[in-house]
Amino acid sequence: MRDFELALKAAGDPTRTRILKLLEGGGLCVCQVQAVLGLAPSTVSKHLAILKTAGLVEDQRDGKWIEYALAPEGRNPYAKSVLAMLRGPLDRDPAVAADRKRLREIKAIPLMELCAATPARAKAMTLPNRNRPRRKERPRA
Amino acid sequence: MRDFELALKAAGDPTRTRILKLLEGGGLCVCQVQAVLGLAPSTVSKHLAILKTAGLVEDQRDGKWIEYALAPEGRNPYAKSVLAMLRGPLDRDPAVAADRKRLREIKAIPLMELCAATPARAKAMTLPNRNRPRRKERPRA
DNA sequence: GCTACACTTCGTCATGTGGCGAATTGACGA
DNA sequence: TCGTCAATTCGCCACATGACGAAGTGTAGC
Repeated sequence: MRDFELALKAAGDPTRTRILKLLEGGGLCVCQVQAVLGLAPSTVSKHLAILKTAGLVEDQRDGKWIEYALAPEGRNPYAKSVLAMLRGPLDRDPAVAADRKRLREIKAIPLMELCAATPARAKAMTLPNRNRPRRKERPRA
Repeated sequence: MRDFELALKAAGDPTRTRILKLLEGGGLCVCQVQAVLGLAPSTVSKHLAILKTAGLVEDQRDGKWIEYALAPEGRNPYAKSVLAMLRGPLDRDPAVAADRKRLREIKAIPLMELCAATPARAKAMTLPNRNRPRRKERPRA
């Protein structure tokens, strides 16, 4: 029951459905997924963790990047069925099509440049350093 | 995307998974489902409404009772796949097995007695009519 | 009509979930 | 060894969800 619940809850969230559809084209690193979705890194990371816990995706470290890929033969016996369902009418979904288009653009950018830019766009590639908020020291409870 | 999300969210809740497994044995009225699950009538009704909205089940009025049944060919294109997934390893789930056992006991009780369990009034409990409301003719369209 | 009752809807509460920014972790390169 | 940076974890907030009891709805039978 637990595997079933995890798989369906993981895939049933629209954002995670979009992620799974992106991964159909092959493994992606977190910053690529983030660039397509336009969400905060922490949010994307959490979604990927949920998908991984559910056994729908697997991660693999590759240098400083971590690549996520579908796991149809993973430890969750329902993964295959759930991932198969994604290949139905969803391919005609406008949001999915838009994400795919955006992914093609993203993939054309080398990772070095892409990940230096924040989610919204790859606009400030020219900026050597963005005004990143300094971490201030804070007492820990 | 919406159909996919609705179907997976509906089936992904453990209580609703149990309901779907119960319905695999054929249509049931709300009070029977309630008797097996041991939840408040309003709670069961809400779960059934969610399953119906998702297109996984259909309801049909039968006198004062309303029978719910699986809808694998309903308006949700994912219903068939989701309901098919239920017939996998879930059949070996202890909770599912316990529900099935309890359902057998419940089905042995005439609806008149079963549904009158909660109220203190036991006056009409002895009416020997309408033992089982299984698929009978449909008087109303 | 009226009552009985199976079921649904409403109101409320506790918990779960998705989002973000800040801080932490871990691998690479100087 | 130290800084950099992709990724994760943490803390917080807004909102969704599941549970219940109470009140409402609709049908059968008197």
